Amino acid sequence: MEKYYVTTAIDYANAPPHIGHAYEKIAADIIARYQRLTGKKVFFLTGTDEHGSKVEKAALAAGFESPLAFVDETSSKFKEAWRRLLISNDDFIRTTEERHKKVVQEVFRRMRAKGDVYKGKYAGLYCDGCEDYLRETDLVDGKCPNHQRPPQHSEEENYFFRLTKYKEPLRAWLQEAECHVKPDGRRREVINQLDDPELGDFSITRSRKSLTWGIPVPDDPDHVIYVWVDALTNYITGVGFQSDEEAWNTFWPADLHLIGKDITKFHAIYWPAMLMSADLPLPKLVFGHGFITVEGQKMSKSLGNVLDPVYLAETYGPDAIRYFLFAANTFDQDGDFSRADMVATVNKHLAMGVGNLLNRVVKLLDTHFEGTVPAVSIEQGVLDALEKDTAEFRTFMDEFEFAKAIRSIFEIVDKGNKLLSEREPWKLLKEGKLEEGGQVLVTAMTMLKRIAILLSPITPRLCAGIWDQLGFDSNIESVIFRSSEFTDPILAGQKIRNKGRVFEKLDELTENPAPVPTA
RNA sequence: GCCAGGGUAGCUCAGUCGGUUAGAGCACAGGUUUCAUAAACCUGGGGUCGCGAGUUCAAAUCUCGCUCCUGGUACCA
Repeated sequence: MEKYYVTTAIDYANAPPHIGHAYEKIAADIIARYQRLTGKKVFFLTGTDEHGSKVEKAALAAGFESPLAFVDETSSKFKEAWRRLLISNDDFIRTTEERHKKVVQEVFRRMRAKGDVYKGKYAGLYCDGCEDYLRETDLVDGKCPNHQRPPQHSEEENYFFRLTKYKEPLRAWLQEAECHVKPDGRRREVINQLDDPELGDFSITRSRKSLTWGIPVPDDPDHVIYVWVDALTNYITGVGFQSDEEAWNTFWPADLHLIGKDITKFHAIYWPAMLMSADLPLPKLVFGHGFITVEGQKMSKSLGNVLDPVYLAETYGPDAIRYFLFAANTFDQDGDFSRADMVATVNKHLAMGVGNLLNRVVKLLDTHFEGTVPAVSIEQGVLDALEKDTAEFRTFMDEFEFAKAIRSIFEIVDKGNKLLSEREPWKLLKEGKLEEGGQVLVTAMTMLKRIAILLSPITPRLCAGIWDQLGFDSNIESVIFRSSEFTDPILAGQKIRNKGRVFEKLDELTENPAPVPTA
């Protein structure tokens, strides 16, 4: 059986989740569900990044007795949000877990044994108030914006990773015919960055005095492993590197690292270089997606427009959020989340499009056939069109073009509604033309069956509802493209279950969603 | 500054190797219909394709200049 391993970025646990985090997890979930549909053995990993001085400071500021107690709470908020949004991850990794610590240290050892780690001096601008190094661009009038005083020039001894040694192999990897970084613009950008002679070795540790909340360097506890070696290795910890040989051999290398466009460089340069150094296979694809704005504006605490995914899921239901985010936005570009647009789109597509179609068919079957599917044949032309739309859907899904894939499904929905309008089965049935009227209804049911399957990665709850009303007893999530369940016609005698509206229209809500409390 | 990408209907965008009256969805207007969630179906209006010049029988599509926007630009989750 073919496998598929998809990861998301692990989220930094210094604050609760917002809609931006959710966007990426839903995308990964849609991909995971779709890949399961294609019959692959899927492993889907997400989690939280829990080390670093920012977490430590946030914990103290929030009055926690320890950073660990703080991240316990924060990570549980992420887990809860993903549960509400029907995210089907197979594991949830936390970088503070023991299993991860071992892997990070092992990767460090391997890179060191390879001669790729050396001690050097890290020089930077250190702010005593922040207890951290600042960047030139962080400064306002030469001062730390948080503490209103100039940072000190400071140096410390760090371990460095010999990135420069891997520039050529990285270039070769990035230019392989099988593209490893998408979208293509990002790949070109990364190649440019690699060509920049100023891209040099980078430090992978901090001294214990400037960073305490982290994983110690093996055999040198005065040094703590700094962000990238700690965070990126989650992808191999999560599939059992050094702990579960079977999972590891099955799933690594990753088929897809799904990340925000801002961290493309770290995934397309640092991470593959680290893997080369550790003698591990490289991921097949890194995909940097766009960001989501809220009502046309960048999300920020000061604007008060940071949306809580749990609140949204409770208010509008998970399907509506999932559907709108990916039907209305282009995944590789920035997109927007607006409640008014979501309500309009979801009502039009899910309630009046799919839901109403189901309702029309189910009602007529109930009235004229006592809810039992009559024995009729389906026109070959309709079935051919169904296959054509399905093929189109798959092509777009394979390229992560979700909005276009969804449009392919709605080709079928529109055809279904047109079929009813043109053939007017209610008239045929009143005139006693049961054969002809029944044929129209079963044709529409066949379309609905396909719609439910194809749409299920995007709106799982709605599609389970359609599946149920069509009278299937199986779990829709067990359907795969190759199975007979996928292609079989709906059998005569199947009893439908008319349970009323499968997707209730949403109301326009005018009050502002509760912003995420600041940890 | 440098590098990359982009400016096409009110909005979001398609437009393959340059070739007939520049397309889709949403929104808007009119009509048909009643099985259905006052839903559905049909028809229609609307664009000097950022600005200027050039190449060509022919340019949204190629070249140059200008202008505006976005992203990247040595360790930032």
